[in-house]
Amino acid sequence: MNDVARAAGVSLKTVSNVLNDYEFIRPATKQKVLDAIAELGYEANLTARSLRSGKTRMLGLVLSDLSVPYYAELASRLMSIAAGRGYRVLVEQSGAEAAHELSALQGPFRQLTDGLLFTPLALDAGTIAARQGTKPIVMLGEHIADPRFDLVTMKNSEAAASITAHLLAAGRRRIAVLGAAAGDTTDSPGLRLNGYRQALEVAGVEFDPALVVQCEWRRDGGASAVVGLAESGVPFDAVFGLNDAIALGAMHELLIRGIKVPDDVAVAGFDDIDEARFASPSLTTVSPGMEEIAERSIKLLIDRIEGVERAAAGLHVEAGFELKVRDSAP
Amino acid sequence: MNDVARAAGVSLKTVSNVLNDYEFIRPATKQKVLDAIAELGYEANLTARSLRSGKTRMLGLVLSDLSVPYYAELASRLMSIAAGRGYRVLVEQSGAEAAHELSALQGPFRQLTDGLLFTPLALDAGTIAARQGTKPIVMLGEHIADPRFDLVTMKNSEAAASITAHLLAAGRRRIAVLGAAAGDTTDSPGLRLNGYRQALEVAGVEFDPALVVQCEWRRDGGASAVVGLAESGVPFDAVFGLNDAIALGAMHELLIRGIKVPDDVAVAGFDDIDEARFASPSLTTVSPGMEEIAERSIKLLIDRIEGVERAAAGLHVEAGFELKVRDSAP
DNA sequence: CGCACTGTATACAACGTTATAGGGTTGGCG
DNA sequence: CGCCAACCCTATAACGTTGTATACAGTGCG
Repeated sequence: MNDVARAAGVSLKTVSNVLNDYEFIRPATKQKVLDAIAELGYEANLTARSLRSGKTRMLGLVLSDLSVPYYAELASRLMSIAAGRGYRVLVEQSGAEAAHELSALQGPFRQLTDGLLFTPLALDAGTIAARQGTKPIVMLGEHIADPRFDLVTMKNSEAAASITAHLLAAGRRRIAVLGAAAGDTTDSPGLRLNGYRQALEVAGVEFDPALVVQCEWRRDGGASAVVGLAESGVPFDAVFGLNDAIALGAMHELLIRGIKVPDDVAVAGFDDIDEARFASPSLTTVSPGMEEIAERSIKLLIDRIEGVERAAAGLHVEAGFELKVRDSAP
Repeated sequence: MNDVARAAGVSLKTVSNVLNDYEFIRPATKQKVLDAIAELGYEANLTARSLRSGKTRMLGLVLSDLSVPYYAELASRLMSIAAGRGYRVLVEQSGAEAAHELSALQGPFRQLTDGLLFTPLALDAGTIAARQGTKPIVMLGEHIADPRFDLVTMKNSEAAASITAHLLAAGRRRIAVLGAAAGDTTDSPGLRLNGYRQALEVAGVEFDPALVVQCEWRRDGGASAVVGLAESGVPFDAVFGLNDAIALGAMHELLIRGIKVPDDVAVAGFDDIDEARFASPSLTTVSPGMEEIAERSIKLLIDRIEGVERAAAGLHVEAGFELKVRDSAP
């Protein structure tokens, strides 16, 4: 910057002012500076700028594992949208472990970013509230639906109810639910299971706990859940995987066992990942509005960072959902 | 740091020395400093450290799109491995566009990172060589196999030959290849196609250009390639998708058309993405050693950054591959 | 014609760290 | 006893920006 100032015959600060679009600069002066910049191929040093300004123009994204398709697609969208507003996204994988989530919240990672998009899976609201620091945080997902935090989420219950209702409308009465968690009802599995139960109730179909299976939210989780169901001998005519990975794994296992989809058993999922469209048969699922989640969470976070959004923390945003009826459950 | 120095009764630089494991510090002094750090909850400012040292301890990863499963899985592994060596990974999506690749190579992104893992898809070797700057770059993939650059890649030809030989050994003679590109032979499609042709030659089976189909490397590319083949009336008894996405899209389309896999047509892919295992039927494919690629590319890049690897640029590393025989082509 | 004002540019300090050079203490050895 | 290393620590000056305070022109106006 010194060289540029000398070449343009102005002071250091004038160059800085030009770069920062300072209001009161004579066009002639500005042009001289811009010429000098172009001639010398000068580029501002972002590190120095960060040190001085205290801002990095980076957003932190904390999720369990980037190789999970839903997170990968979300991260991709978030990065593109953030880029449009002049921010970069720095991803941190927590492996859903409390220690990692904590270090993302408090450690050096936090320092590097102006704000956090946080998908907590292990930490509870109290712990986060106690260590949230001063920079803005926007929660993603539903594990933490706490009035103290800004939150962007999806209509889990409504969407799950909607797809369950679709299965019921097609005449299915024994709908197995795969991917339930133990006990709680405030996170994704809980909310989606609630939606399922509500839809049953509306339709006047009795809830059977034997149809609720706990499993990991992965393809192999869905597959082994079907193994468990088959071995237990519980009859079922539909499977609702609480996410697409579970549903796809389950469908795979059903087909291997010679069970026809959708003739013998209908299969439905949740998330509408790209893969769902191209499965065989294509997977009926519900799209939770990822594009909208990405857009609104980035907007909210940046507005917080830049002081545009001044409402007290605790804004809750719910994106709309859309039923995707395909061949696995017409 | 000033406060810590005062609390410990030492100079600023001594605190810095403790943090940087400087050799000559009395244990007692070191302990005083560490106590003061713990008491005050001090954390070093990474931005200031970067400004002073010129290092950010971040690695840049340039790829086309993080939502592509192969890249998502690769990025996930790279991040974990880099974390083990004290580095973070900052991802930049190029959309396979030359302008974006160029700005990742030269723009602010470069400044933020100590070195680059670069998957160029649009730029040619000459352009990159002219603008590579001074920081280390390790190329990933095979679009740029140039003696001027360090490169970590997979055995494309050998792996493609191996899976083709597997199809041939199972008695297939009309193996369609999906995902070929126009003309060139130095990038992934070209190398894999070469492997295919070599395997045919070894087996004494004649090469038929009518079986080579160009398409996008996505699921829908594979699906529409099958549509094209079917409409053209060219007979075939196997499909080799040059990546798994193509193969899965193709398999989907085959099944929709009532063509049995593997009875009527065997299907094979390339990449061994997680999804391949759980497709119906599960996809025979070849695993290109992603774990090894991730490990060796990170090691090479960091060794360059830290000056450990002093060989002239142009090291080429090829990871091993492994055939994964599954139900789509037993 | 002088005064207040707006517009434009500057000097200086500061952000929090590390590199450099040098200043004390020791202890060993001739 | 004096000298030289080896060891331990410190003062000062950077790294490249931007915030603050201030200086210097021109205007418009009484």
